[in-house]
Amino acid sequence: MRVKEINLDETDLAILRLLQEDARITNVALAGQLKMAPSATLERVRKLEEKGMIKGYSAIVDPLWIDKDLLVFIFIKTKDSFADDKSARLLAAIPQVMEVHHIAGDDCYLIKARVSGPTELMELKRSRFSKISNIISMRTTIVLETVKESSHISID
Amino acid sequence: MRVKEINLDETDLAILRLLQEDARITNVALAGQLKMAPSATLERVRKLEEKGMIKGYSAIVDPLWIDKDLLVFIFIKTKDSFADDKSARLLAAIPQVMEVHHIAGDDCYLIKARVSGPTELMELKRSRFSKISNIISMRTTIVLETVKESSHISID
DNA sequence: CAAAAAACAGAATATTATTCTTAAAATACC
DNA sequence: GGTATTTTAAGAATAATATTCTGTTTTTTG
Repeated sequence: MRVKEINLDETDLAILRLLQEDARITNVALAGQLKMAPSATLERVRKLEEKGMIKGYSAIVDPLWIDKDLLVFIFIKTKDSFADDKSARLLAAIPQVMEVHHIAGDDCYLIKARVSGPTELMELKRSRFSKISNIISMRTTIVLETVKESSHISID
Repeated sequence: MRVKEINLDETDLAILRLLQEDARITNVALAGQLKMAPSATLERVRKLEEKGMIKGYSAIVDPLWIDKDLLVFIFIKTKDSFADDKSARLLAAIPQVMEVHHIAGDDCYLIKARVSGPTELMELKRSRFSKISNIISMRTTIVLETVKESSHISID
C-alpha cells in the first residue's frame, strides 16, 4: 500500500537520475540535458528538496584514503520489544555505524559499519556496542572485497 | 599494510567531511568554513577529485517516492573459484543491486538490493539472478524498517 | 642553504544561480 | 464545455559564484 502519493512526472524522475549520477552538475547543464530553461529546472530541484524527495547531497569518499579499509556487517539480537527502537537509535548514533536496519528473522538488526581494521572493530564492539545493555548477541560478517558499493537507487 | 600512502592533511579531511555533509555547498561557503581563499579550496577539491579520494557526488533520494520501498540483503553462494569474480560482476550489473560484497564465511557474496516489493523481488531472483549459472544458493534477509542509512564515512 | 614545487591569496573575468515578471499549460470547478 | 485558478515554464535582469591568472608565501627536496 502506497504511503506517499506518487505524483512525480517523467521530468522529475529524470532530474533525480541525473542528480544521483552527479550531484554537482550545474543547473545550466541540467537544464541543457532536459531541454528546459534553467529557471524551470531550478524550481523543480527546489521542490524536490523541499518536499523531501531529495534528502541531501553527499560526496562519495574512497574509504582507503581515510583509513577505513574494513567494512563489516553485524547481526545484532536485542531484548528490545518490537515497539521499542531504543537500541537501534543508540547504534545509529555511533559514528562508524553507517546503516541500521530492523530485519525479519532471528536477529533483530543488521548493521553496516566501517572501521580501519580489526583493532577498531574490537574497540567498537567492546567500548560502544557493549554499552548498549539490551544487546544479547552479535554476529559479524567480514567483507573481503567490495565489487560494487553504490547509494544509487535504480529509477524505472 | 597500507595500500595507499596517506598524505591527506587536516584541511583535506575537513573538506571531505564538509562535502560528505553537503556535496552542493558553494566553494565560497566551503572557503568560509575553512577560513581560506576560495581559489585555494577550489584547487584542493580539484586535487581530491583528480586523485580519486572523492569518487563523485550523489543526490540522496528518498526511496519511498520512487517506488522502491523494499530493501533486502541477499546472501549468495556460488561455484566461483576464489580468483574468479565473474558472478559478482554479473550481479553488480543488475540495476536494482546497489552493493556486492565478497564476504568471509559459508556464503560468497552479500548483496544489497532495492525493489518495489515482493513481486519485483521474485522477478529479480527468477529473471536476473537465476540467469547467473554459477549461483548455487540464495538466502534473503528482508528489511522491515531502516533506522539509519547513510553513505557517510566517519572521518577521524 | 638554495632551488624547486606546492599551496595560498587576491584580482579580474567568465559563468552560473537566483529573482522577478510574464506567458503558457494544466487543473479544478460549475 | 467554458471559465477561473493554479501550476509550470521561459526569458530577462541582477546577484553570486566559479574559474583563471598572477604573484607571494610556505613547504619540500637535494
